[in-house]
Amino acid sequence: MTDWSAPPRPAAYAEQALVTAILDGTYPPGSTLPGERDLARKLGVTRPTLRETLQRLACEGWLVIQQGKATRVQDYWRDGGLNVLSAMVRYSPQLPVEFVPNLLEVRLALAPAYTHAAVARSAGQVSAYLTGQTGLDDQPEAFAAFDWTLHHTLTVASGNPIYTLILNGFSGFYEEMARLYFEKPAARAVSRQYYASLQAAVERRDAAGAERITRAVMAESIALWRG
Amino acid sequence: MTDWSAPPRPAAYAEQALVTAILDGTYPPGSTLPGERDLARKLGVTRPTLRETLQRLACEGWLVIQQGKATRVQDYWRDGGLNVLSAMVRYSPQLPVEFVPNLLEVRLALAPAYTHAAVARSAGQVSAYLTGQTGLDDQPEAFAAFDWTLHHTLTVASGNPIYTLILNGFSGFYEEMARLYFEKPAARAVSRQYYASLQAAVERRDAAGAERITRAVMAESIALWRG
DNA sequence: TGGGATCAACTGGTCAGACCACTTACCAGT
DNA sequence: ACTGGTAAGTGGTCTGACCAGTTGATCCCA
Repeated sequence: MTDWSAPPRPAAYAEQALVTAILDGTYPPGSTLPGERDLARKLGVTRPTLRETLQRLACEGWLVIQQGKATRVQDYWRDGGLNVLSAMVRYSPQLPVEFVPNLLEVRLALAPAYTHAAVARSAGQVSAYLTGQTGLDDQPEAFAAFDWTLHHTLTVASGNPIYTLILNGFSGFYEEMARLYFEKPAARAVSRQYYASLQAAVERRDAAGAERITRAVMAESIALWRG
Repeated sequence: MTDWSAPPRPAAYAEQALVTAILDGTYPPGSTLPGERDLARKLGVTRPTLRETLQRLACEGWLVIQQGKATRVQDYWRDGGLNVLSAMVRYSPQLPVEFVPNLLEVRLALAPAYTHAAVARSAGQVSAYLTGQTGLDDQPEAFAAFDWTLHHTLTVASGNPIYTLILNGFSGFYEEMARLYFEKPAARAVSRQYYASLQAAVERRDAAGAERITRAVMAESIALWRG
């Protein structure tokens, strides 16, 4: 349950309250929000503050704001942007059980592609990062951080910034999810071996091999999470 | 093509001016923006208006705002979100030549996956949409619109909302790019045949086949664009 | 002299209430 | 029945004041 008692900064509170209200059905998708003046009074913040929050939520895909018309709640699953995920993780007490598998499925589709490109184009950069795996602690946190940065490095090295921009949409909760995943020693073992064989492939400048290895491990991680 | 003659709304102007200034190196990534009071005066808008704009830009990944510290321009290619793409298309006079190929490459990685899932999970939904292809005009605009909605339908039908959220990050300029692409009659011919064979695969409930067909066509589209 | 507390001057964050601009629907005149 | 104006509701912008973190220079004391 969210902490309603301690009103943090007004803007943060307003955002939390609005997203929560949208998620719990108080303002379901398709419905329209009260006018800004009413809403501000109801939330206990002033209109300028409320508006800053509304602007943010609109740009994340929760709302559609249009002068003259009432602000409408959007069907975020259908029309929202990637940011709704972060907000949902922040404010939703219970995530859909399929959340992580869905995330892993998308990663399975993307990671092999950008890994291939990264090795083909900037093997040195990738190799340099992978060298750091030797000092990797056998802790969930360490693995989560290493894994996140690895993927970030790979997308940057791929030369296709769109991969990076997509990945950044997961920043904030990727590590959190990864920490849960890496609590299983088996998961850490699998990844440690993955990092090693990936590095080997990188040293050989074997982009196709790196892609194959990555695809296999991404697929295995789904099974590991489910198991 | 933006309408420069009509004085834009202050907020819209401020956004355009700021993004442009960031893109053209006036405020390069890593640098810090002037204080809000100065900046507002410089842009000819008031502070509340400026702040709404800053909040939007921050949530898109252009800026990092922190109380007490000066607002910093972020390395948007490295740390930005998918929204930077839309903003870039809106405000950048000249897109990187690799922009469309990069987009197509990401599509090549994703489309086969969500097409497979869509056919496996909601073939009826996909089939219903594909039926509309019979009345498809041989016009770039018609193909662009049909193609966008097809992919949107597929991601929704896949049952994995993350695909949809990613795709929505491309909304706005996907159709614009597609219109250019579909100006070549050859591209329209390829896609028309793709739609037909995809529908056939869907009717057979052949998810693997649909995935294979999709992958082939996505790859071909990259060659077609380059050629 | 060194180190720690304090203060001042930044920065962004919030408040208050007024007025502008767009959209809509209602209503009077044709 | 249609057309045009009008009023009420919405979001958009302005004003200027004050609150709250951050930082670094300053000053006092050991």
